[in-house]
Amino acid sequence: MSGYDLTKLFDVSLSNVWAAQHSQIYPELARLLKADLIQQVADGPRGKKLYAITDAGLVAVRWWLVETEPERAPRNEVVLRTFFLWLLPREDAIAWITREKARYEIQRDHYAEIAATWLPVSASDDALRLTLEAGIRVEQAMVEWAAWALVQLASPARDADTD
Amino acid sequence: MSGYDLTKLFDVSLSNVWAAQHSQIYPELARLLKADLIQQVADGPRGKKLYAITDAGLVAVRWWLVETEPERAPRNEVVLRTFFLWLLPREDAIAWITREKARYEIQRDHYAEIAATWLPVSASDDALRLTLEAGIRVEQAMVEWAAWALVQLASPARDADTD
DNA sequence: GCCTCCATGTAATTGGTTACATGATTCT
DNA sequence: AGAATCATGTAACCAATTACATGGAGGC
Repeated sequence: MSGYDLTKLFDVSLSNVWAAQHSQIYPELARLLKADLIQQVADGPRGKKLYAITDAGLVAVRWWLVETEPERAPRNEVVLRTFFLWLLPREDAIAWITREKARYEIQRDHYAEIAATWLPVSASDDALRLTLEAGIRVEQAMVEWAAWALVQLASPARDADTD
Repeated sequence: MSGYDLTKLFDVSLSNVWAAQHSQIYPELARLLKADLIQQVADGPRGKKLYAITDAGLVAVRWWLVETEPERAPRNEVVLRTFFLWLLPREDAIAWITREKARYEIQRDHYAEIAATWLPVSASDDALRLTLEAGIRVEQAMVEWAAWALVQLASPARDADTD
């Protein structure tokens, strides 16, 4: 793949779990090339440079996968904002969660649609299907959470004025 | 609250959705003070400075909550790594997902335990309970995803050698 | 010939982490 | 007296985004 190809890949699919712009990708490719983790295998039109992973690169990727710890406390700005929801009048809080619920439904349906027409041809497609499933399930969980939260907010306990 | 109090708050609860160190908090408090979004309301021992939100600060927080868009594509390093799972021999992939599943279970149980003994006394406690519920549901969704993924991996389709 | 997309790169800035640095109070 | 914790701040560095900058190839 080239830097341009990778930029597109991030754009259309990878960005759901990790974003990267071309301005980050090109310097990183240069770094990987220098470290012999990738090599340039071909030239394309318009100065396109095609890279492939090296044996050392494959070792490095596998080491990263199994020997290093992933960040397990990612940011979640929607839940962060929920911390401060009590600062809003109840009707505004309900409107906000209703809107978030709709967003999660759209994203869930988007993933589900892709999954429904999935035709895996390679092992990497199987792995992609796993990530798609994670997306569907997490979005669905947040839809159900929002529905639950709306029930909580509907019960006549408290709002910003009564605290 | 003081910068120290906020650091502790991030440490024990907020860090699950957004992390911050004291080195980020103190300059930010100075910035908020200068912008009249907070004000210093008292001094404590050892140079402790207690701040409270101003009316302008409250307006700003509410504006942020309802008028600005949250980042809806957060990073998820575990799912990112799943993209590359096909690079591992199947037994390693299974071991990896099994381990991740256990992690999600622990985190889910941790949240559930806090929720089980929850005694809300204020409106902000109600909002905290909402965030806790989101945590429980998302962790549970990932536990179920991992179980599903293990079933997929157990079926005798492909592994890194057969592709 | 002009527009769009392909294609690669660098620079400036922001956001955040790690490390550096200092001192007061409380507990044992 | 010494250790732990409370308490605030700055500096150096790293990661990432936005903006700047340039040029080639293909379609109409």
